Amino acid sequence: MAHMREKKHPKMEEIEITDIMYGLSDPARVEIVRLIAQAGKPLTCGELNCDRPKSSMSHHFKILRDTGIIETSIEGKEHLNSLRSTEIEKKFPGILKSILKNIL
Amino acid sequence: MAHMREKKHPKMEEIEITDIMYGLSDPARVEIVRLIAQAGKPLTCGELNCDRPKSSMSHHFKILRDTGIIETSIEGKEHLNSLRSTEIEKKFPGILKSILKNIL
DNA sequence: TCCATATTTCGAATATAGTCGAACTATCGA
DNA sequence: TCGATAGTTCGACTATATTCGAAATATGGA
Repeated sequence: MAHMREKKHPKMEEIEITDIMYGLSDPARVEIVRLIAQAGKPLTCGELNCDRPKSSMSHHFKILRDTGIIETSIEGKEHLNSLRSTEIEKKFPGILKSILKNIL
Repeated sequence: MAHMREKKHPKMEEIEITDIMYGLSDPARVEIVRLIAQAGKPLTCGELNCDRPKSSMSHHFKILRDTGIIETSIEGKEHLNSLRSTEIEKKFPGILKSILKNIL
C-alpha cells in the first residue's frame, strides 16, 4: 500500500520557544543533539548508539522533529538526522548556539 | 510550631542544562520569567497576575526554584522572586541571556 | 522473491506533570 | 487576639511522557 516517502516537519513559524525547551529537557535528546552537532554532518539513528532500545530512540527522534530541533531526510533505508540550525537561528537568535556551546 | 524561615534552593552545581530547559518548557513559567526580567527587580507572586489560581502559580514557582531558574527570599509576608542570572551565566554561559532576548 | 537492515508504529505499563479547590502557615496591623 | 493578606501544601483528578517489546513498513541486495 501507499506509504510516506518523506517525514513531515513543523514549519519553524509554528514552533514556540517552549517547544525548543521541551525538546531539550531530556538527557537522551540532548545527547542526540550533541552527537549530531559534534559530527558536523547528518547522522543516522544507527550511528548514534546511545544504548537504549530502537523504539525508545525513535520516540526521542520524533520529539526532536516535532519540536523543530532536527529534520530527518530519508536516503534509501537510512534516515539522516540533522539540526535545523539555520532556521532556529533565524527564529530564536542565539539560543541554539548557546546551548550547543554548553553541551559540546 | 517551628517553621521554615527561608526557602531552599538547589546549588547551581546540581543543576543540569536539562533542568533549565524543563523549567522553561511551560508557557506559564516562561511568562513568569519574562515578567521578572522585564521588571528588572524581584517580584512577588501577587505582582505577576497571570490569571491562574494561586495554587497553580505556586506550583510553577516551585518548579522554577527547583530547576535553578529563580530564587525566592521571604520579606515579611511577601515572597520576592528574582532570576539567578549571575549564577546561571557562570554555569551555562550565554544561555539565559539568549533566552531572555527571545522572550522580552 | 526472499532476507537482512533500518527505522517506525502500536500498545500497554509505569511515571511524571499540570490544574485547582480547600485547608494550612506565617506575618502584619488594628 | 482577630482578621486580612501572601503564599504554600495537600489531595484528587486528568493529562502527557517515557519505556520498551513486538509487529509493521520500506529499501536494497542476493
